[in-house]
Amino acid sequence: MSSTELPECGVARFLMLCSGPWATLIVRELLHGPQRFGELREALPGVSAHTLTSRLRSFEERGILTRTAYAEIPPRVVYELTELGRELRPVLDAMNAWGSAAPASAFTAAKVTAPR
Amino acid sequence: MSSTELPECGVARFLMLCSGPWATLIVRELLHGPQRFGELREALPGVSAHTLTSRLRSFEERGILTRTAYAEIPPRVVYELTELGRELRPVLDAMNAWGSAAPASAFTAAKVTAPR
DNA sequence: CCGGATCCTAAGGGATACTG
DNA sequence: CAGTATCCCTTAGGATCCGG
Repeated sequence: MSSTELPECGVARFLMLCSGPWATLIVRELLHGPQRFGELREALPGVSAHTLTSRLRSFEERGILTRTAYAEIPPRVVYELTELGRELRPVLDAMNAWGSAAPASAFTAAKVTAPR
Repeated sequence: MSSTELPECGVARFLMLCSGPWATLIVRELLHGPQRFGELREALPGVSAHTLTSRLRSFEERGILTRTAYAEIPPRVVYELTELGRELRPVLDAMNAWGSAAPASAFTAAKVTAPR
């Protein structure tokens, strides 16, 4: 996938960033404000620690968010979107608007042939 | 990802539809108007026929676009977005706006340790 | 509490060859 | 021209164990 050379355009750049479903959903959660690792896990039912860590690291490297670790017992790590990350809000809003208005048949893989 | 249960929200619904990078880019091309199979291949440098067919079929099943085949010699097949598909324009526009304004460091993989 | 390490599966995607 | 069939690779993501 990544070995494939995508066309160079704004859309493709976004797609390189949000390469999986969880990546996008993590951004969505952080748009609500800075959150801890555990808070993100609870806010995203079904996500594994592995995936969450992987996506957060990737975002951090790309300057989408900042990672702040407090050397306490117990440890506390807070993730917060950067200005660049917060600028993703319009994209998420547009996605949400479409998904909320679309009929179920648009996102269920069922090969249902509508009665006509 | 198939067994992965994503949260139920508008964003997740969009992500189920555009499960790969090419899927989104195909929609972007069709927003310019109805296009033939060959036209899409040329407009999307690097895409394979396999992927193009696969994504187009998926979109057709979900009612995002219509497939019209003309029984001619040579064959001609035209793909056109439905009303539901055209409603994806705001999403693509938002992605493009972000990608166009983002610095290169945001979408180029920042390799921590580059062995080689 | 926050992950890193390891192993595993599933699905997108490419290459090639071939067909209606 | 517009696919289809087959094989293979890559990567997102899950499960489990273990370290700081």
